[in-house]
Amino acid sequence: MSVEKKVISILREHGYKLTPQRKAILDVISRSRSHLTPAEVYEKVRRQYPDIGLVTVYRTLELLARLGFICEVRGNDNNRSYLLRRSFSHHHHLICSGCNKVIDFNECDLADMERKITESTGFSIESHLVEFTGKCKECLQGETVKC
Amino acid sequence: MSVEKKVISILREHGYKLTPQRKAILDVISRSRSHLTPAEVYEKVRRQYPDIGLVTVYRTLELLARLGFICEVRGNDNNRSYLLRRSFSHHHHLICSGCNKVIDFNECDLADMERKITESTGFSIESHLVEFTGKCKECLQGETVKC
DNA sequence: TTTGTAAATGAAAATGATTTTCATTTAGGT
DNA sequence: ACCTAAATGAAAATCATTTTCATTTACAAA
Repeated sequence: MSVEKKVISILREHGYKLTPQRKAILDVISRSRSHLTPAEVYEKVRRQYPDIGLVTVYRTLELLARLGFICEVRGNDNNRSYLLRRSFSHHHHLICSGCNKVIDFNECDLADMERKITESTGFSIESHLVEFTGKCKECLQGETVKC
Repeated sequence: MSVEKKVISILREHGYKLTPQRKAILDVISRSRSHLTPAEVYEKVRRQYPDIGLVTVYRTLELLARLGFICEVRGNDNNRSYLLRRSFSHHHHLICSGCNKVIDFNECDLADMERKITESTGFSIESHLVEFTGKCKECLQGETVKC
């Protein structure tokens, strides 16, 4: 079943309505391979649905994130962006300090760390976030050039 | 040398002036064991320096963070907070989803992960951030009670 | 197919944290 | 004591996000 179909059926399941606006937003997100800010989603969606409101974009992104279909990333300068969770897999981010590109990666073995933390603090850990910041290949070459 | 003295000498070194406002802000932060938002710092500083402006608090926090004396944390709901970096040590955060308390921890062995990522993506990694979210001991008991 | 209704939408206004501007003050070297 | 760049505070500007509310719409039930 395509991601799109799955979202549609889950929306229904939870009693949410399937509106053309939601379809359009979903379409934009699932076509994109990169993280998109609400403003970027808005701009792209308007090409196919010019009368949509920015508010609806915010509300829909919030809904899709809540249902687990997209993944929210909070960047450094108070900006958030969203990415389709392909395969619902657990992933983390690699952020380029040169061009702000965000790359996902899956390697993450924190079981040991989690165990130690639980032992020493009594925390029951629900989730974790790992972010590496550095310079991507492109930015490493031509350091002064924007990529 | 006390943290306070060190900050003062480094401020001077970089050509920044030592103002009573900066002293007061520094004093508040170094007395606190927990992360403080700019608004919280402002409120506390006003007790000892009632005429200080919120703008000055923002500017000073930005400066202290830039010089590496305090550590900035971006929380979930668009809020940032700052903590004195005792001993300038590398540390990460443990965030309670019940009461939003933030605890620091030092365990972190990511060398292996970093190596793998560099190999597969060509990224030159500059820093990393690890955050665990979960429920603290207090919130685990009396789940419904705010702690 | 029509109808009823809760959910969804969009416009505008509100919010709220952060930043900018700018005239005034001040720290600290001379 | 004086000078000057740096720092300050008040007010206004920004800007992303949220709230409000009147209107519209999806869709389940008749």
